[in-house]
Amino acid sequence: MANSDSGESIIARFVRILSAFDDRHQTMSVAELGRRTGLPVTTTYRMVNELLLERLLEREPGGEVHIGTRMWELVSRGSKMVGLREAALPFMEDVQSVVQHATTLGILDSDEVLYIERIGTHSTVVDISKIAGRLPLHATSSGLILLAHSPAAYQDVILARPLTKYTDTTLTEPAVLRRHLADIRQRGFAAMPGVIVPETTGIAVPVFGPDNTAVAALSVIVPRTEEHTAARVPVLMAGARGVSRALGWRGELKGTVRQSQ
Amino acid sequence: MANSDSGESIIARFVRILSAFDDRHQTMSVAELGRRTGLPVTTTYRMVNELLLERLLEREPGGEVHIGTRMWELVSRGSKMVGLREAALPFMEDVQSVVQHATTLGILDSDEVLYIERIGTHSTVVDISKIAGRLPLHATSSGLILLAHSPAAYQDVILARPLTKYTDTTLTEPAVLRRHLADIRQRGFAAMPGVIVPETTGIAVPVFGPDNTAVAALSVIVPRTEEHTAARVPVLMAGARGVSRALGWRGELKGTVRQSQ
DNA sequence: ACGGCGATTACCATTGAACGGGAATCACGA
DNA sequence: TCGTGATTCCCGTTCAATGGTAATCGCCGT
Repeated sequence: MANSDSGESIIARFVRILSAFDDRHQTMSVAELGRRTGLPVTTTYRMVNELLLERLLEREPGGEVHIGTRMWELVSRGSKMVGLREAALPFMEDVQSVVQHATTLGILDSDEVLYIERIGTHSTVVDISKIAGRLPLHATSSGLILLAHSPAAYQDVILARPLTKYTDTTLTEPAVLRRHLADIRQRGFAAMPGVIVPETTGIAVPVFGPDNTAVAALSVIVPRTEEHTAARVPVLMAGARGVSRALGWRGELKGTVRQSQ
Repeated sequence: MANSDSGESIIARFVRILSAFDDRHQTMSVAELGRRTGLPVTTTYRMVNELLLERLLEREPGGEVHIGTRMWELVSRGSKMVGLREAALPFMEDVQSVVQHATTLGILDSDEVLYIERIGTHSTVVDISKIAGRLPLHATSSGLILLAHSPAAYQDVILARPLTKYTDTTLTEPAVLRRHLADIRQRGFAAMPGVIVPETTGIAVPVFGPDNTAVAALSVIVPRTEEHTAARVPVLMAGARGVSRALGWRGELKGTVRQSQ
């Protein structure tokens, strides 16, 4: 695909470069970037310069580089994420104002939950969901909601894999999980106490798109000591219906998750 | 830079492809993408396939493509925008809840205002700011705030350019603008009635970063019939100070805009 | 001032990935 | 059935990309 010894395409290398940046390393020297990506020095510098030309990367006064404004702009303008986020945000705020704990919006991507948005306090509760962060399907309430509304064939694939047991309440038995999924699908919500972090409980409900598939999961993360699940589910559901309607949803029947890869 | 007849690098073509997607065209067939980018057919298909491999683009059931989740994820995770947005959002909500009109957060980028975030009703007021949208510096309250806190040399550059007169209240005279900028800088806010759309007034205040430079502008857009500028400025200022502090700002002195490019 | 070390830039011969025209194939509606 | 457009396949040409080596810059400690 490319001229490189390793047989990588430029695009692949570009992804490697982008991947080198995360919330912990949003800016770094080109040399460090080279080390993190494992690319040859010269190649790193050449590519960085090309990317700087297009403003996909930007150079700081000190010489360090970070992901460019242009990059964010192009992606935000053309991506469907922003639309989903914008549709959901007002309702998330409503939910958040009532529940008073972290509220998140997640989608199913590459067999994981990808969190699109999250609002609410950062510190009151131990919670590891962050924007653009990923968590496994079987160990989060959002993941279980998304899985529950997925085609059976897809569920089978996921359940057939080795499932990490994060805490002693994490479900890893395919048969048990399958029963849970049926439950979740029928009741319309997933409440999972401490499946990934012992101290917290996640409660999630599905958000539907126009084609009646579950496109996202709306969830709240509350301390396990004050779950009040029964009281909180209706709030979440109302919010999720609001989001669904904002997305053009009209129906009533339960649907299946739209797969993205 | 590349092997193409046009002498374009792959990166440049990649940008062309990304640019082909916007809020009006978030998904399209590969053929249409080829037409919009002006790239040769074969090249378009080859590149699209490469991008699909890396999940920078995604293919829909119908065969159309759109910007991939991976793309959004990589950028959101590594970009500083998200941090700024997250810091600002709670305060923007406070402002919005009081003002009850569109509230926006914009930064200075490439001699324009780039809107990072906006919340509030979509329909009550004619307003053209949208997330990842751009507007000129001299014709928006946010732009004037950012400009007012920029180095004099930069102001000169901008004011020396031909400035479009959108409405009859749009200021285009360098001398007049310069006086306004001084005013704005001193008072700490910019209130511009109908400079770009006759029916609305924008009110903006600066957000400062740790180094005491103005990193963003917080603004509200209200119908011109109910400005209440005097009453609204304090709310905005309180919000902006909150954001500034969340960003690590401590100082009190007025600073200058941090340039990006 | 000097010396050492890492970051950055400059140079350059090699080569295979990228290129794109053209034709075949597929998809779908008339 | 035909026609139009989207998509894939094929393939010879070529120069952009590659990455090693070496020079240069910049900073810190002595």
